[in-house]
Parts: sequence; C-alpha cells; structure tokens
Amino acid sequence: MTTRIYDPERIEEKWQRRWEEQQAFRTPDDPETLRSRPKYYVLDMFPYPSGAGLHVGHPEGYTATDVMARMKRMKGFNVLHPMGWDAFGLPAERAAVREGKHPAEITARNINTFRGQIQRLGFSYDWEREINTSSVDYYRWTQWIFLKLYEKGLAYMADVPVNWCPKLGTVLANEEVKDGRYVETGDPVERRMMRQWMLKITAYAQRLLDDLEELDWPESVKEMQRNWIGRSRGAEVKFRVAGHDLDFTVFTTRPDTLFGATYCVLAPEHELVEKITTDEQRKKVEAYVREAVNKSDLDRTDLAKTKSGVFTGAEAINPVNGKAIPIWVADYVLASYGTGAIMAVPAHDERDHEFARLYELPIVEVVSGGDRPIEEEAYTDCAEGILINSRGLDGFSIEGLRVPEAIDTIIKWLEERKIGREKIQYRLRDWLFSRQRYWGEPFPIVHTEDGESIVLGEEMLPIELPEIDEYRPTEDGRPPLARAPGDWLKVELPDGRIGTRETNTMPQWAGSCWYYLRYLDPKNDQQAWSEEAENYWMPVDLYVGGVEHAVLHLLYARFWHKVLYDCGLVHTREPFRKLFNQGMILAYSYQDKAGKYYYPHEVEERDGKFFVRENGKEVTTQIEKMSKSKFNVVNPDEVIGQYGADAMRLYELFMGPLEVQKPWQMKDVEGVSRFLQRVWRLVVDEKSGKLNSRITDEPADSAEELNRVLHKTIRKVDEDTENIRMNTAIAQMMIFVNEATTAENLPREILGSFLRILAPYAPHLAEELWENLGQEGLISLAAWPEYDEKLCTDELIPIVIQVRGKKRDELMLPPDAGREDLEAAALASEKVRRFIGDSEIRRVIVVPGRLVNIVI
RNA sequence: GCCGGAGUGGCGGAAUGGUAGACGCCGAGGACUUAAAAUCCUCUGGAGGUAACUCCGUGCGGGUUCGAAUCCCGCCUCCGGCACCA
Repeated sequence: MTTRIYDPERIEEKWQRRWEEQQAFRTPDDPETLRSRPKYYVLDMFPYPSGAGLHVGHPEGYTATDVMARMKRMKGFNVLHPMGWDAFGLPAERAAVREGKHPAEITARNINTFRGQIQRLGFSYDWEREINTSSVDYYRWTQWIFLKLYEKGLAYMADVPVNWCPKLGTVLANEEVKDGRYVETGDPVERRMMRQWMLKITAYAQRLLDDLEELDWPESVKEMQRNWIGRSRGAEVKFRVAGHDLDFTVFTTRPDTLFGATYCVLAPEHELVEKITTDEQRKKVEAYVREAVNKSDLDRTDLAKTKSGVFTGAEAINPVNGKAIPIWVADYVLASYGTGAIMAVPAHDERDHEFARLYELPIVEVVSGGDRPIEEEAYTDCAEGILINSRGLDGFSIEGLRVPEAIDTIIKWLEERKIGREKIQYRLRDWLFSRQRYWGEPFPIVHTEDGESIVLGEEMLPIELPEIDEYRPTEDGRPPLARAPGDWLKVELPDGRIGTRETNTMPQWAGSCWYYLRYLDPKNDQQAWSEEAENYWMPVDLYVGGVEHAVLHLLYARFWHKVLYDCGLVHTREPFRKLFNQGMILAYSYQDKAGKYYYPHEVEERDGKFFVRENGKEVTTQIEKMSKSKFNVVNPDEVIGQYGADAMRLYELFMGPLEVQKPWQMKDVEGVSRFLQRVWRLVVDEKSGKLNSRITDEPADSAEELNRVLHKTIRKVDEDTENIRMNTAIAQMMIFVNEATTAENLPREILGSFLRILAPYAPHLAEELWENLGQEGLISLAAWPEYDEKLCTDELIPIVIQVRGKKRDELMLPPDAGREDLEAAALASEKVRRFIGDSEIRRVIVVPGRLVNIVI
C-alpha cells in the first residue's frame, strides 16, 4: 500500500482500466448463463450529442440507472445496461454549415466528447453495444421499419396543412409546436399546405390509450398522454342545407342539446363554404376565409381572444325540429378536428355563447339547472341538468331526462333515422413524418414521372445519405437532398422506369422510436434484432429520463412498438414496463439591479446578502434552470476534477428525491466527499498507509452494536435502491459510517459487507478498499449481502409515552413487549403520573413497538 | 379555465396515521497543533426559564381521530402540462 490519503483521481483511473481489461460489464450472451438467471434491462434515454457537452443534469438519471444496474448484477441478474447516441438532428447540420464540415464529422466529434465525459463517471455500460442512429448500420433498419409501416398502410403521402418553420426551413410535427412556436427554439411557425409523409398513429389511438393501464409509469405522464390522445364520445349529426341538395356532418359531444342548436359554423377551410355562400355574402366570406387561412397558428389561437366570423347567407335544417338556422364561417372551428363543422348551442357551450352574444344570435335553453340566466352564462354542467324545450316534430322528446340518458336516447333516435351515429373522436392527429433536412434517414421511396410513389424492397436497403456540397434547401425551396448528384437522385426501377428519390428525410424521432430494440443485438447485420434476444430481454424493466419526452418520444415509440407487435416482431404490447422521470437540476444565479448576471465565483456572501467581489455592488440570488446566459452552468468535469467521480455520483443522488427539481449546491458536494474520506479511513490508516489497526478478523457478531447497524443499513439500502430512493439509502450509509468511526473494533466481515452495498454508489472507492482488505475478485461482481431480520432491531427500543396525545416520557423496552407490559410500564412512569395527577384514566391506547397513549 | 404535482429549520431534505426536522450543508463551542488547514467530539426549529422543564411550531381556516406534516372539506401560493378539440 503506497498511498495513504484518499486520492480519487488515482483509484478511479485504475479501476476503470481494470473493468475494461476484465470486460467486467459485458452483457452475458452465452445461452447457459442467460437461461440460468433472471434478466434486468435498465435503460437511459440516450442523449442527443450536442456541441455543448454534458451538464450535471445528464448524469443524474445515468447515475441512478447505474446504481440499479450494479446492484442487480450483484444480486445475480443478467443485466443489459447500454448507452448510445441519438445522433441525427438539426444542430449538427447547422454547425456543419457554420464550420464548413460534414455533419457526420461534427456528430463524431460531439459523441467523443460525450463518451469521454460519461466514461469518467465510471458507469457500467456495455460499450460493445453502443449504437449511433446516424450510422448506416443503424439507419438501414430504421428504413426497414418504415417499410413495415408502409406495408401495413400506416405511411402515406398527403397534402396537409403543415407547421412550417421559416427559420429552420422545415416542417414540424404537431407535438413539436406550442402556441405557434417551435418548442425547442421558440421560432415562429406558419401554416402551409404541403405534400408530406404521414404516419397513421390515429389508427392506434384506442390501443395507445387502453394499454397505459398496464404500465408502471408516473400518473402524470399517463395523464399527459391521455390528454394528448384526447378521446371523446359523442355523435355525428347530418344537417341538410336549405335550398341545396347538400348536407354536412357535425361532431358534437352533446347531442342532447340538439334542440338548442341555433346556428352552425363551418371552419374556413371547409369545402362547403364556397358552394353555399350566397352572392350577397360572397365578398365578405371570401375575404374572411382568405385572411383566416393565411393567419399563423399564433394569431389563430393565442392572440385571438375575441372570436370572429361571417354569415354565409345559407341556412341549415335542424334535423330534430326542422327549423332553419343560419350557417356561419368562423375560425374558432378547426378544420383539423372532427368534421370541421359544428352545431352551435350557445346556451350550453361557452365558446358558442361568446360568439352568439357577439353577433346577436338566439340563445335557447334546453338544459335547466344553471345558477345564472342563460343569456348571461352558458350552463355546461352534465351531471345535474334536466332536459327542457326538447320536443320534436313527430312527438319525439327527451324532456325530463338527465343529460347522460338524453345523450343515449337521442343517439339511438338519430341512428334509427340514419341522420347521425355515435362517434368516438380523438384529438390525436396523424404524425407528420417528413422533414426538409439533410441530416436524417432518407426514405426508401422513389417517385416516377407520372406521379407514382414506389416503395423500394428490403434488398435495396440501405439507402445511404449522399454527399452534397451544401446543406441548405435549393433556391426553389426543395429539401437539401435535391442537391444530391444525379446518380443518387435518379434510380432505375426493376421495370426499367427511371424515378427520382424522395428528398425529404425522416424526423429525429424516428431513430429513437426503436433504439431500445437495437441494443438487444446491435451487431446483427442480417436482422434488426434476433428473435431470441428480443424474447429474452424485452420489455425494458426500468426506463429513466426527463419528463420533456412525456408525449413526443414516448408516444411515438409506443406506436412503433405496437406496429412491430402486430407484425409479430416483438412479443410485448408495450416497450417500457416501468418509467421514471428524473427532476431537473437547477442552480443559483446572481443578478444585479440592471439585470446583469455574475458567475458564482465573482460573488461573495455577507450577512445573508450577496455582493460582487470586485465592486461591492449588491446582487440578488435566485434558483433557475442552468443556462450559459445566466452564468450558472455547472460542468461535471470540474466537479470530478475537484472531488472525484464517486463524490459526483453520490451527490447527484443525495441531493434529494430523484423525481423532483432541486438546486445544485457545491458546498453539499463537499459533504459527500467528506463521507467518502471517512469510509477510506475506516480501512486505511492515513499516517502509516497500513490497514486501520481497529480492523479484526473476529466474526461480525463480536461487534454487536455495529453489526446491528450494518444489518439495518443493508436492509434500508436494498429497499431504498429498489424503490429508487437513493437519497435516503445514502443517508443510512452515512449513519453506518458515523457509527463505525467510533467503534472499538471493525471486523473485516462487517467492512466487507458494507463495502458491497456501497459499491453500486461509489464503485471506484469500494473496489480499492475491497482490494486493500485482501478480498478476491472485483467487488462489482461480488454477491450482494443478505441481511438478518433479527439483527435489524435493537434489544431495547424507545417507546413513547403520551398523555392525551402529547409526548411526556420515553422508555427503553424490548421490541416484543406485550400490551400489558407496555401499559404497566407507562403507568409506572414518574413523569407520566405527574401529568395524570388526580384525573381519571379513561382509555389507554397501546401500539406495540411504538407507543402508549393515556387518555384522561 | 381544466388536469397533475408541491408547500416542513438559515439551506438541500427526512418522516405517508404513532417521538416532526433522520442525513448532509451552514453556524457555534471544544480537542489535536507553535499556528493554520484537515480531522475528531459536542451543540444547533422558535419563545420563556439559572435549571428541571414548559409553551409554540409542517402555507391558511375548519373537521375526523386517543393521536394528523400525513386523511377529509374550503381557501392561498408556486411549479409543470393542456387549452377555441365542439
């Protein structure tokens, strides 16, 4: 033993090298090992390798999964714990333009940075299984899955109104746009008609909804997906247009209010608008439609607080009572939802109410029960109301019914007369699946001159990205791939025709939709994955990542997985059995009155206030999201350089519960670093560099007190780690170390057990001390210790004695003391008797092992 | 507006019907040292009291219970999601 003090840098390098030399974390793949042990697949959401490198938020989830992977390995599981790169994407393409390099080169550089940073933390990934969604070996299979989607009729081209982002020069999916802006960058998005690839995710809406039930996911994420899918039950009702041989269908969730429909509204894009508008109204209607269609989403939603619309001059016939009601055009009705047409019931719908008041349209009450007059406020409650004014031509009536019964009754009536039917409507739209970018998967599609789209066969894969000289759209607005050389763009089809390749590419989500499957068998060049590997490893047992993917990635991946399930390519309906979202790590920032930010090292604290060192100016402090512009980003390399990877890992988990947001505090890293030094000193005498002289070869029970603390600690660390409550597991290990620091004797056996539960958390330190203790083999592969339930309780435990619910005394008694003994002991207490005084004892509540409460 | 989550010392947090504040940070005192750092030990929610001890205390107001941070009702604040989806 040469080194005396704890030197993280030295031991971390040493053990990372050993692990690599011994291939300690290779995923087992020989059939015998696989068959003989249970499996555990623990997965991180793989990162997009940005140019900025890792920040301390990334390793938070990675550390948690690594602790889990290491513990499961020690418990005898075959563990699959891989890492890879979500490597296609726009930032690399933009950097390529900026630096005049190929996106692949930028991507490779960023991946090397990320990998290096991740590896310094000593994670037990199987790097033999590293994947990269932008490598041909990978994306040929993404293209292959696209063929499966196409074969099933789930991929199609359509002229659709798209979210076009001029700044990025590409279209975006609904899921990527919020309030008329791209969620990532905030760039505004416009509405445009374009011919684009779509994936029919709506065909899976009900299954995506139903199968949420079986998942061990945070309730909030399930709820967000339910909201996004947005199932609602209602009815479609057909309305005739008066004086025309035309009709249109509306969707409503409240068919019970049909008698209260006083007008109808068509979306500006509705095909009937043109046909039914009267000459008198034509000018106004055309102007309105033109303006509405060209409005950006931002104008149509967020800013449009007051409604607008124009009367078409035409009238519809309400099928239940034969009354003619006006047909309006208004952009508060969306073309993309339902049928793009509604019946308006101002008495019982807030939006219709607002519109009716604005344009002085009639309001007819058909459900009674509102608190305020119907002219003032729409009554939308479905639980209490009773139907009124709802008697039809042929004596049909739903008057007197409650809303739910009225809905069922009228749907039946509409269906009998073939003028309507029950309808389940989803908010979910089909997934816009093409992008006008270079750095993405090319589609295995060729277009012929006569407009036919031909899908290429499996044998034609991969379709490799061609080299092009500029990564920008062409002058006439076609995607960058239109710049590709002719020998790429032009393809001779098997029948001799010449076609042109599709020049759109797939969105970044494509690669991440199935990467968890490629990890199962990443080097297979015959198949995307083998059946045996899929059967063995799937589903993912634990999936950890940020909540920002609650809808996007997680919904898309579930959709693809279900398609693969229908193709017989996977055996589970769902890919991710348990999902866990880690909370964001925030940081303190410092700002002066003018709003200028300062780095933490530029600021000092005096009496609870903060001042700039240089000029004494007072600054305020706040907790914010880490950001370069706020000067509060914490770099993991610095933390590791100063305290070591083990301290970094420990602090990431000790900060608080994994799922909550919490601020990074450097002072607290020192705390866990001190803890690791204390562990070091339990084994190593820093003065001599020899083993601590208190270490003995006596059995564990020779140090009875410490042995009890050990067993309690094993139990708590085991349970808390399984339940992803690593912060309290670490607290318990601190309790053990505090106890051991003052213990007279340290049996080798006890230290060995403790080091094994510490190993998943601080693996480098644990390996080093394990070796120092003279143990054979890697601690990372040692068996997880068992705890003895009997040793988890003390011989005497504190029993609280309350009088009228207030603690008055505390007695040390055996944990298995009976009710009578506890009561007797409590009543014998001097202090307790003082509080009872002369009062009569009315009741005594005894909770064995806990407390006695005397009620007077 | 609707849906979800949270509110506990100076700070991060623990306790999910049974001792409120585990563990860590900060702070105070002591030991070691020529000294400092490091380390080790003790104290550390508030108020009162020389002390034993007492009272108060988990966003606010009520309730259930022998007993509530925890369960129920009503509010306030903050965070996240959705939002003209008929």
